[in-house]
Amino acid sequence: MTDKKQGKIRVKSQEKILDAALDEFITHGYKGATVQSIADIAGLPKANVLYYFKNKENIYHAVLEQTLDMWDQGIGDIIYEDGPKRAIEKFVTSKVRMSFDHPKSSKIYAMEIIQGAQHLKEFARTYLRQWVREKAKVFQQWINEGRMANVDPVSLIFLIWSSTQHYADFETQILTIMNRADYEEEDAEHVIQFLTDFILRGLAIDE
Amino acid sequence: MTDKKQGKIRVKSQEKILDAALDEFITHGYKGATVQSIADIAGLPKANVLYYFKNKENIYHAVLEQTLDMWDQGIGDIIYEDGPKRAIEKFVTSKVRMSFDHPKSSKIYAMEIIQGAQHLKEFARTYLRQWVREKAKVFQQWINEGRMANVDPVSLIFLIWSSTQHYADFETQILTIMNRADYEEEDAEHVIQFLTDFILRGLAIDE
DNA sequence: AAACTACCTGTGCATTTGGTCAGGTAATAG
DNA sequence: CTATTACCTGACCAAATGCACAGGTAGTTT
Repeated sequence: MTDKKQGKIRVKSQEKILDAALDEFITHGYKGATVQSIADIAGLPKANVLYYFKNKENIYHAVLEQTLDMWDQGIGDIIYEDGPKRAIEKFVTSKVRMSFDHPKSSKIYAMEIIQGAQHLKEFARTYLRQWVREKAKVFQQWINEGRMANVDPVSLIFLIWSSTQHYADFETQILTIMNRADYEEEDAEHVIQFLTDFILRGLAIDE
Repeated sequence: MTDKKQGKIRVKSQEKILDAALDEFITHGYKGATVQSIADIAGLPKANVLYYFKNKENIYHAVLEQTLDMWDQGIGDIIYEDGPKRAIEKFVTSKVRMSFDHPKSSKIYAMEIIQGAQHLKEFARTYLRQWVREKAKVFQQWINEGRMANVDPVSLIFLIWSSTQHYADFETQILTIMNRADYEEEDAEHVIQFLTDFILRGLAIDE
């Protein structure tokens, strides 16, 4: 009861602000986003937004942090013990699900990278690079054991990333081409099916 | 000689402005870009920029148009007569080359789509949709003739788009991960090799 | 050389922006 | 009930922005 009642409003307001900011930053980029607009979307006075977050950059950092957390959390790992078939299935599935369930996260991330990754240089240099190296090693092991085709593991990782994230980042284009207003449940399943089949075949994995 | 000497300065200046604008729009988005900054990059006074292009939106439209022209021009077609193998090879090759040679074009295009395609809705609705339908039909024919695996042609097109454009849009991330400053000649060739091999295998095309 | 057109740009201005701040109210603790 | 803290916000401001415009210069045509 005494828990932390004090922070209740704080948490609620911050959530509203971050949600609003996510939309604003996606549609207008960092420089184009305005605190006033974020405040309007959140339904709060600008001064209140700046009461919780010292300045615009602060808001942006908070949004990015939230996004990276989600990335971290939602990404199925690639572990040796699973073997190539199961690992690919798990990874592709979780990436596609992420794209359909949280397209906004994928979008700001993509914008950040396209614009030069000013705010993510460090993340990419340390965390990401490490991650790719580790997973590439796992793929290489499977290749050495003759359990999958001999392809460049790093290129393979890029292919999986791009083909799965595409459904989040290019959502607008895909929907327009398919003449639809929104994704539906079955769409994600269809994409998962297509991509896993395709990639497994591309890697000559039957098992 | 009398050709059109009058327009010489005009053309030169406009080129400088559009080049500058491309950079500015990529790094700051439409709203975040400023005419002053474009002028600075182009090495011209702001008033001169606005002499050639009425206003900011005008500049942006010109940049987008230029980009779409390049897209149109640089994209190898997918034609039935080539057969699946040759067609995939040609298409993937030209898409990858575009990504490595003109990453900026791919980038503003990507930004536009991510931000909701406000300025490209019409293009996507008419031109793109048509293009995808036509090409999907060609793939379907090959499938019916048993010349490639029975996959959803539209998903296939998305996979090729995403996996090739990735090298342009996510250039920064890829370079950082590979701990490199720039792409080199051989990189494009390596990617072309990897993707064509992989996709042909994924489509069960040997021939 | 006169007339005409393309090219150029400093100055000005209304508007928008990020951010401060003083002066509050509500909630909680002692 | 009092003191302390968390929460809230209208009003303000300096800086930046998109853009109009007037008053030019350079080049071309006749």
